[in-house]
Amino acid sequence: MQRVAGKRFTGERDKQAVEILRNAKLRVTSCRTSLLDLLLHAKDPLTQKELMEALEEQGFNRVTIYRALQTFLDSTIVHRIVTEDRTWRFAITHCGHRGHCHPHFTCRRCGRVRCLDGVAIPAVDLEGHRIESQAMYLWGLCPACLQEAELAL
Amino acid sequence: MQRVAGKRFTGERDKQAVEILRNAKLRVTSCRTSLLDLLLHAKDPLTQKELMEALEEQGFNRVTIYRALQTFLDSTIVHRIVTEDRTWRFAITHCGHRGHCHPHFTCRRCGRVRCLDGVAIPAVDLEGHRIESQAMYLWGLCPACLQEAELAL
DNA sequence: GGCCCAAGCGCAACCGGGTTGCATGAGGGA
DNA sequence: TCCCTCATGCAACCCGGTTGCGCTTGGGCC
Repeated sequence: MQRVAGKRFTGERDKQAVEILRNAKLRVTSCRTSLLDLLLHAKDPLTQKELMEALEEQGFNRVTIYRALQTFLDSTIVHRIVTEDRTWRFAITHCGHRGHCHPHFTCRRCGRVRCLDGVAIPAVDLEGHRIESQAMYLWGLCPACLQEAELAL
Repeated sequence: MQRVAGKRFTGERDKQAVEILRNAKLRVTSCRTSLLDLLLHAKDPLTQKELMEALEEQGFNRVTIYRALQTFLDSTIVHRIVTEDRTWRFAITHCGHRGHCHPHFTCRRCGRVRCLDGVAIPAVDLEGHRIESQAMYLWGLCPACLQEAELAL
């Protein structure tokens, strides 16, 4: 379709994005592939705002993006975390397990949020309760910011 | 002042609320004491909505409540947690330590959120990062709902 | 390759809670 | 009791999430 030069492609869509959509039995549309591309190539979870801005620039409507994200959540293609700033952040779900299977780290200096895929959340046992899932959030300095902070001394 | 019978008291204000305000060097006003009363007598963290509704019923303005909560946060009289529903919940800070020193439990059946004051958050050590604070959220069934769920079987 | 229809999209408008500016009123030290 | 500062209340704004509806399009079927 390629509405505007350099904006919407169909030819060079990321194979991986298309495959994810096919596996989830979802229609392959340009908005969805662009959204998945963004998420697949992001190192860290992206805020709804960041996604909106990037895709609106490409000519997509914010309602469409919003609905695509809802769809992805329903299919557990992505997971969503809420941080202290009350904004949602989205990331591709890598583990088969749905949702909160790993801690999330927020750097107070650069503000980036990182999925700590390799780290297990220590189990807590709570008298009388049935614990079904756990989430853990960490704050501090990421390696890059820590190094810069030390250099500044 | 006692504007309307049964609404705003000055005479019978909770001593504890007044003491908290005095200690924080904040002015003692009817809105603030009512708000603190509510929080002091709540077993669990209350949502901003719950607080607003209770206090608007008493004739206070939502902006005032909003600003009082901001003030309390600044003075660390209360702490605030964000749950998956992206709503804030407020609770009196009991530990001297500011903020997230204990896990929070959300019951998926009754929806209540509970501060687990007595439970420590297991420390996570993260290669290359400096961890400054941690938070943990648990979901499942609280003792009451667990019992009811078992009875229903 | 073309047809058709359910699903996806875009627009416009709504909604509700957080936030701000400003004029008025109240707390509390002098 | 007075007065200054801070708290309050009102109105309005802002912004992101959400919905309804008519148009468009992906993709299965012929």
